[in-house]
Amino acid sequence: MTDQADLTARARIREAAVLEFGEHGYERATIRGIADRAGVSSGLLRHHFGSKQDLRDACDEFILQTIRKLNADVLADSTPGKVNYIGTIRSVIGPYQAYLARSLADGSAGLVFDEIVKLTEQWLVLLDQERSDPVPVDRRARATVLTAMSLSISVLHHHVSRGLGVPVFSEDGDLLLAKTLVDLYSHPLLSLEDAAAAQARLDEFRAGKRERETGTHDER
Amino acid sequence: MTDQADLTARARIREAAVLEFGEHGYERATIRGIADRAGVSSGLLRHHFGSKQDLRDACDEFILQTIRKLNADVLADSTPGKVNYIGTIRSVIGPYQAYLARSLADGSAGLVFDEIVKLTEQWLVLLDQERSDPVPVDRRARATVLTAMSLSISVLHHHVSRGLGVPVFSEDGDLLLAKTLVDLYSHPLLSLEDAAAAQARLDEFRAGKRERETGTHDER
DNA sequence: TAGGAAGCTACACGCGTGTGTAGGCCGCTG
DNA sequence: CAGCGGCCTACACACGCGTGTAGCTTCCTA
Repeated sequence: MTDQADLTARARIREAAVLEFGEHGYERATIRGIADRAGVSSGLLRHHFGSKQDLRDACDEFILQTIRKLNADVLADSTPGKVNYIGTIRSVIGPYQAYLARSLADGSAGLVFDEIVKLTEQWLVLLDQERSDPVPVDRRARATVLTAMSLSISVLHHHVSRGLGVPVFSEDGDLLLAKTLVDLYSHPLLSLEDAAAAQARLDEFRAGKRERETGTHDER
Repeated sequence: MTDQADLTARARIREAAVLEFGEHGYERATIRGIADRAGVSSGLLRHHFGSKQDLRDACDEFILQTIRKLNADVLADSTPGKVNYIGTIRSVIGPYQAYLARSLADGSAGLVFDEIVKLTEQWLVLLDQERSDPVPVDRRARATVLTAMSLSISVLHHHVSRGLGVPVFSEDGDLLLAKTLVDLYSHPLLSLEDAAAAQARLDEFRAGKRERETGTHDER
């Protein structure tokens, strides 16, 4: 545990802010609460960061840089078989998980999300090479959905913890989660035939829709 | 579109509250804003529901009942091949999606989540029957993670919409999403060999951990 | 050593908010 | 028709909050 006493006041404030925002959410967290946690006056907070919103922006920026650095590391070593990249993220992000989860949920951490999508996309490139059948959808789309799915464990950690019976952020939870994910990722929920049928149905529906749209009568 | 003018004042208030909470979040939504939207005075709101928190509880209860009803319907007809149950939910929940997403994200919609887990579990029962290899993890655990993943599209809809290039809540988005999900669900991200190796590694790690825990020295 | 900028504190202001209260209107029942 | 209990409104209160301001200390520099 890095004691925060040796950090500069500015860094201490940012640290405290991320924690308070993470615990209570942006609205419920107060300037004074953050200042107390950082061991400074509330005025200093205003001195270093302009407003509460500016402070939040600074926190977002800090988290983004942390993620960027992490991603760079992951790309650097790139051991194949490292499935649970999100698990790695979660452990490194550590105390900032609550903040990140909240930011993602309220839509404000777009850059972080996109960063992870980028990484997932590169992973899909490798995966697609071993694939024989044609891919019916954009790689970006698949990476986006996969990213959302991966992050859902963090964002919905309350519920996942309850369902698993252990806190997902604990070591036990991580282990159980990893086992579960490996099983889910290795067993398709849909057979290829069912999938093909479904895709056909979807295409049919889409064709029907397009016809409807360009038809003789237009609504409204 | 059901005009809300014919609803009772109490119902109109609840409706307005769900919408306001969904749009702005619980903290930012105001009693007066909800009252205005419902076309009543703010005092009436206090008369029917005791406090802001009580109003929220009533909203939660309403959403829960809606989901329960929906689930019962799904269980009733039970057409196999209906993969995208979540899609169905989303369309029925309709205007309440934002509220539900926010509730799930802040951990307050536990009962709703558990309800969907229950449904997913029953679906897994069917799926497991066609499976030959032994299942290494609890069905509940798998259902929980699957549920979180499914719901992530709603909860992270801002980011998913951005990534897909179309709003997920639109018809186009739904179609693209369905195609993507079918593809992802029908193609394992991990080969069975890789998965087995990963499971072995995890078991090994867990064994090591247990040994460490019951070992001679205990930390701290 | 003088001076000034940066780091930091104490304190007050004003606004928006949830909540409380007094009272008016309407329909039902004796 | 009197009375009364529901819905419903208008208005006031008190508090917490983000923000503003004045001034102190510390340290670097010319």
